[in-house]
Amino acid sequence: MTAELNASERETWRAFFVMRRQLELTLERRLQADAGISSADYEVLISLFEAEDKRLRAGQIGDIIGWEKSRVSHQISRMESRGLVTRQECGDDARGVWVVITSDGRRAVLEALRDRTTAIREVFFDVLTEDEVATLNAISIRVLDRINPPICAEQNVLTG
Amino acid sequence: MTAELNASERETWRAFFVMRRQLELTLERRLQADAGISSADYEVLISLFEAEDKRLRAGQIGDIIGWEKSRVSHQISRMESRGLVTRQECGDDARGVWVVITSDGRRAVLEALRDRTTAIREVFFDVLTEDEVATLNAISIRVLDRINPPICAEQNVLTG
DNA sequence: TAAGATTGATTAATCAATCTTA
DNA sequence: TAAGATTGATTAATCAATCTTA
Repeated sequence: MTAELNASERETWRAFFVMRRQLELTLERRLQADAGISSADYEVLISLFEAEDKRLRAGQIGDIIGWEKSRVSHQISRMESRGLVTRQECGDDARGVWVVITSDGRRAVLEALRDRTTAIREVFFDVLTEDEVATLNAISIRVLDRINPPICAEQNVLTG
Repeated sequence: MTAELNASERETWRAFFVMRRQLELTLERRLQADAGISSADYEVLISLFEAEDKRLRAGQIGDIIGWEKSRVSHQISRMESRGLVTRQECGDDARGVWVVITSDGRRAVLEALRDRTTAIREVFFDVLTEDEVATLNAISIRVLDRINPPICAEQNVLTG
């Protein structure tokens, strides 16, 4: 029961670490160049876009993306000033707000989604076999369950 | 030749995306709690620690970690004020500086390395089979080669 | 008092301008 | 002029304090 990593584990960790950094960097650059938004903007827009009524409470956004509430609030303010989202009063609970995607926001997220999908295909799935995709999926779920042990027998929700 | 992703690709991308975010968050928190340094501090310290003479030029640090020079300079200034590194004149080239790890820096990186290795084993390698490790390594190298096509027949250096 | 959220201050990352020596 | 690096201003992320309503 040693805490050390063996040679192939160290090699794999390094390769994985560098790969995901380069991957993020590449996707971020393309997002900025193609749709003119940052990764943070994209994360907010895509969660709104995928929501039932194209709107979410500020707190929900934080839960989905994994941000603290003040980061959400500042981010929403910046996006609001750029016309990507608006805030609306919340009838159910006067303490809360709805964050709603605007038509400009929808336009931006659609463009981003298209470009991003192309990029992900080009630099990622195009060089993976079907088996490798399956393995990576299994690995990811197992590591996630390790980090956040699932409550009862539920699966992890993969809410990001 | 479609740019779309199929269902299992979308599922895998989502799982992979969330996994690496949670993994980073977990490692960052443990680093801060156990060794009292940030991921940025760790990256600088580990590259100095792994360098030949425990020192690097500012520019080399940027190349290794993938940061622009002003980020390196600001980061080094903050670390210098906390006693983790020092700057030394560079004899070869009076425009340059050597960044040198201090004994406090060495102490911090050794502690960080030990804790981090334990964490990586716990949440990552402990739940992966040998085959999965090999697959992940192959995937990572292939994706990296796709992002930064290797010059001539050389392999990617994995310099991060 | 707690929940939902915002605000302002601090810290970190990015961008453009500048400084010094090759 | 270019290479190596720093500086100061801007933008973004984090932290602590605060505000309003449940």
